[in-house]
Amino acid sequence: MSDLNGLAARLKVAGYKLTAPRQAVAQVLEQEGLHLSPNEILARGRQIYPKLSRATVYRTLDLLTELGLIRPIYLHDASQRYVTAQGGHHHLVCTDCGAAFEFEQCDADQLVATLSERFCFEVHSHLLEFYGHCEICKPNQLS
Amino acid sequence: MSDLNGLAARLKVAGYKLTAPRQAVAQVLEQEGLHLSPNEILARGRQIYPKLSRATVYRTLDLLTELGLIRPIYLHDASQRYVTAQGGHHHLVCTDCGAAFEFEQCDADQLVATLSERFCFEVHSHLLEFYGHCEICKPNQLS
DNA sequence: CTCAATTTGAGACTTAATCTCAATTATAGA
DNA sequence: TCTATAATTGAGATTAAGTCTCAAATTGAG
Ligand SMILES: [Zn+2]
Ligand SMILES: [Zn+2]
Ligand SMILES: [Zn+2]
Ligand SMILES: [Zn+2]
Repeated sequence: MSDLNGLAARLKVAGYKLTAPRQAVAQVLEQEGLHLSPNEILARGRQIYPKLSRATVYRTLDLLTELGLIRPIYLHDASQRYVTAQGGHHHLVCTDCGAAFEFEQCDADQLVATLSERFCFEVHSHLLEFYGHCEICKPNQLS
Repeated sequence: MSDLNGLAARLKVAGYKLTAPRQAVAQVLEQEGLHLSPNEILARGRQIYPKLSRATVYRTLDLLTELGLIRPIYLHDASQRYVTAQGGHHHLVCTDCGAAFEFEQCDADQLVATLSERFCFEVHSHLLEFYGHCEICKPNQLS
């Protein structure tokens, strides 16, 4: 409840009011963490705070994204999805069937340092996606 | 017109019919190449082939994506955008104001080799995005 | 040419995301 | 504890992206 590293607490520290709807969204993100769409966050959030509205979900996601605490990813379907922003997130995405595989290995530290300096940019996290064809779809291709 | 490396030619090689609408879409992508949304492609394509329909734009983009010739990217706004798929595409994206900076440097070859083997995956291209705050937005942050 | 199979356009439709504004709520300060 | 004020919210309207349908048009093999 009083986890100072929690998303809700971080919102408060950043000067935003600590409201029940925001706490519900934060709790959902912390519990499930992975690849959540705004719709899923809304549904789960309403189990915690039934009056939660779609607009508030989007507003809270925007706030958390601006603070660098969560981050949108894209998995080849219609809606954005969010993950907690800790370091990197990495996928192999099949551009044919849409299958996505996660992997961990990625050494971006060097590049982060270089870019931060060159662009005066403060990097919170990154997304690395490789596009191509998976084992199943590979044989179906003509090219 | 008869560029065998052209997108339209590649469609034909892959066994699809070479139609005027597809040629229009291909031509737009080849001329402008960078960060085009389906809407923009539709508008420009209609300057070449006025009857071009939205559905055909999406259908052609899907075909070209499946063949690995173009690739969707995401720049923190509502719509997907497409780029020609040559190797990698790299951005620094400010999660506050949405500004995006391109950079070239990226050494993914090693990782591509490892992943291809491990997942039996055929990699065509990749997207590397770093999220954080740009020079202008950095001072505005409290956290 | 002819003709079967593919492809297309128009517009209906679905769904994601944004916007509006009156009502509610959090919090600083008395 | 009690206001007062500004921030935040929910409901639903609205906009916009993307998909689907099907009759008509087009391609390209034969
Ligand atoms: Zn696949
Ligand atoms: Zn993932
Ligand atoms: Zn910025
Ligand atoms: Zn770019």
